[in-house]
Amino acid sequence: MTLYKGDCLNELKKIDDDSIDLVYLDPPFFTQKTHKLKTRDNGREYEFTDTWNSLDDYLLFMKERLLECQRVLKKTGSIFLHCDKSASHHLRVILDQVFGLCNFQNEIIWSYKRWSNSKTSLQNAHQNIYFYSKTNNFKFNTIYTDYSPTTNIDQILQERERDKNGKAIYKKDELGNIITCKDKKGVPLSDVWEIPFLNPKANERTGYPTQKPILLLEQIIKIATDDGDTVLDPFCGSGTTLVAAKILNRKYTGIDISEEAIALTEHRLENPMKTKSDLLRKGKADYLNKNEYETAILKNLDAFPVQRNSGIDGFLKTNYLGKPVAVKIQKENEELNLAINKLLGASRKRGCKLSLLIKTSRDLSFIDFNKHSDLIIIDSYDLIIKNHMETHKFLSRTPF
Amino acid sequence: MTLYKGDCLNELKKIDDDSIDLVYLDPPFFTQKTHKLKTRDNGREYEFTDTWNSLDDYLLFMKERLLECQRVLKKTGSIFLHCDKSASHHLRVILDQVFGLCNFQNEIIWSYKRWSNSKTSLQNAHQNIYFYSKTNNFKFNTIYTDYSPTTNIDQILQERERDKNGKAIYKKDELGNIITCKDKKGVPLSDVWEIPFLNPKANERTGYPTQKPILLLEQIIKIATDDGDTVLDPFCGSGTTLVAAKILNRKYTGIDISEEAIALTEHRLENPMKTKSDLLRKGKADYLNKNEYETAILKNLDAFPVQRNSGIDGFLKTNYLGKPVAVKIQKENEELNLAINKLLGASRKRGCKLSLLIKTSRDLSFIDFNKHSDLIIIDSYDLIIKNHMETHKFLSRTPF
DNA sequence: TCCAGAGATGAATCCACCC
DNA sequence: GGGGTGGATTCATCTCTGG
Repeated sequence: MTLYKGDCLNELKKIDDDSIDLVYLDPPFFTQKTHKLKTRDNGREYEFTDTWNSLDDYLLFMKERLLECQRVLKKTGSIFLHCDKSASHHLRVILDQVFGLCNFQNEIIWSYKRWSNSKTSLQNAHQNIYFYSKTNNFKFNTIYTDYSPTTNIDQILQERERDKNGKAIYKKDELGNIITCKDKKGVPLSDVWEIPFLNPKANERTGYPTQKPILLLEQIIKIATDDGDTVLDPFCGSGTTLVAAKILNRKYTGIDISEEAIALTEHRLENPMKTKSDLLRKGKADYLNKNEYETAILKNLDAFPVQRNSGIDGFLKTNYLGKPVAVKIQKENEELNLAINKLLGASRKRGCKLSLLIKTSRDLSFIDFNKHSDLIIIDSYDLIIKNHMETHKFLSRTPF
Repeated sequence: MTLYKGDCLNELKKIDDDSIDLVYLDPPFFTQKTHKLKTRDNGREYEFTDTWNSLDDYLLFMKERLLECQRVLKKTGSIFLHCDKSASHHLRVILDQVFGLCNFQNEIIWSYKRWSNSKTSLQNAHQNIYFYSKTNNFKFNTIYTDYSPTTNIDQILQERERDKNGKAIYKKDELGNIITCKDKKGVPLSDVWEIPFLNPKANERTGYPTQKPILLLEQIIKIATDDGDTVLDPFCGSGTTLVAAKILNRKYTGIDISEEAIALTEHRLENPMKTKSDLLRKGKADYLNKNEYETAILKNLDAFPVQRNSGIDGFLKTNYLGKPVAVKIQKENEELNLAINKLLGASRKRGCKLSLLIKTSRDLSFIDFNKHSDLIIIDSYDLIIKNHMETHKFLSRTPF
């Protein structure tokens, strides 16, 4: 519950040996840039500089401070160092020196999707977090996650043993019945964390650059500490770590060299605001309103799926006469004429010069094609097959 | 198309300077363990050792070999070094030395889901691939992926401009209509790749430890090379890189110190087999080559694919008159009549009472349907669209 | 040759509007 | 009014252009 304003090298010296359960730090990444950001109401601009004379300067700066972090940690404590590709390899070499190779626990990958841009290499969509403990007897709470939807839950619930060749097989009783095992809590958390990046529109945003999502910090704090333990962030910035610690009922200490950052952190702690990420709450699957059948058709057409429009299911990847080509798949029990009207209505709003309707059901409505030169109706493969089979069955039942 | 047996340090010396477009290497990771694995029939055990006297020994070993890799690369070439957390930081320091910091392009995270029981730390679910180019003028093919389901695609298709306050707004014409923009190809691939770990039961599995999925290698090869370029793998192991190169029509060279690995690679190259786990079949992969186009059609028909039959590509999951229904997709440059004959020949041998041919190209051959009451010919979706677009273009060019 | 400024971009939230 | 729909908004890069 303490905030220190100052260089953490000096401020850390005020903290006792063996007194902290978790250090999380999000230092400058060695990007060689100045990071600036305005609050969304343009009321105020925050910035910090991350430019250095040399890599060695930066590494020396980091090593001095990591040594202090090591000192203040309890024997059961651990440290999570957040960085990115700019200097992650050098930082890990230093961590090996300060904490010892044997205390390296994990390289955590925080992966996210983000607004993108063109680039002649791959889009960056992850940052690295190095997890070291102070000793080999460290506090670790396993977090369980849900089974992935592709896992066969029945299989997980079966007990296993090894056959004479040492291969794992499912255990069976004398009668050959499967033996199910005790209750399972889910899958232990892995070292790749897919957590949404703080969206530019999120209310959680403070206007401080490089702000991290509270959800990320909550996960780290849950892993390494229990209720009432102490969390330290020597580069606290906008104070996300401390807000997460407060929400989770941990004690917290923050240090930052910038007066503005300290003021912002104090303000946030009075008024912790956490974005309820719909994406995370509902899961990605909830946004996918296409079933497997529709997805397969769109894939086959080389079309993008559209998830948020009732008249259009997708767009072809190639334009026609300079305009996108809308695709709609007739829904089960949807009348053909209704489907056409919906599609054409939505297409016209988008200025499409061609639309495709995939017809999936027999429907003998009269369609005036002269009215719709900008529409192609295609019978789905399975409709053609179904029609053929039924015609044929009918014929073979009829005596000639 | 060459395989060398021997230490790659020596074998690389036989390769000319500036002659290779892509080096992928998956060297020992410095795990300090011996890796063993049996083939699925328990018939044979492959192993290799990854134990070293010291880290420095290992790093010297790697540096000597990376220098040779650098030498053989073309000016437009690049290298992908696959490793894991054991020594990734040290390897990247060496890569910085050999290729130069300015030629670092990406840290690719290959993430996968795995069974786990880890109690004292997070389950490892990723490996690292470092992507360096030889110069700053390197070959790079952007791969496009689908938009996120949370993205509103009809919005993405609108052009934008800035208003007098510098705010981005959607562009409209004089009548207030939306202006849509040029073709969109999708979202450029990011540096986090979720590709399923080779399932222990996958057909693709050879029994060689540390075998990588072909899909991973295909992606790397597509990014860094074009048709006919040369791919080199100095630690080729079971030969996955070379198999992927062969499937994608690239030239390839492999080196391995183990006679068994070379023999296995030769065998796999004669018989390139590619399996997709269910996860990928559900549509996370990009559909680019012919093979994948066919997979999409079969999936669309709810048919399962068959391998190695020139007359039949798959069978419907539902029978017709008690007999299976054979499916064939007309190949590129395959004449329609020839395709029909192949399909009917193979179908009759299996006693099918109905066969489907998916027609993918314009072909005006005369077909006597009275002769073939057991055959349905279906125009592929893209053929219908192509026909329509071309007819229309023709019409609009013709003066009335 | 290098720097500044403008333009393009898409994820995911916010929020106005509509029944 | 409140739940759902879909348009509006914002940011962090990267590329391109002009001086």
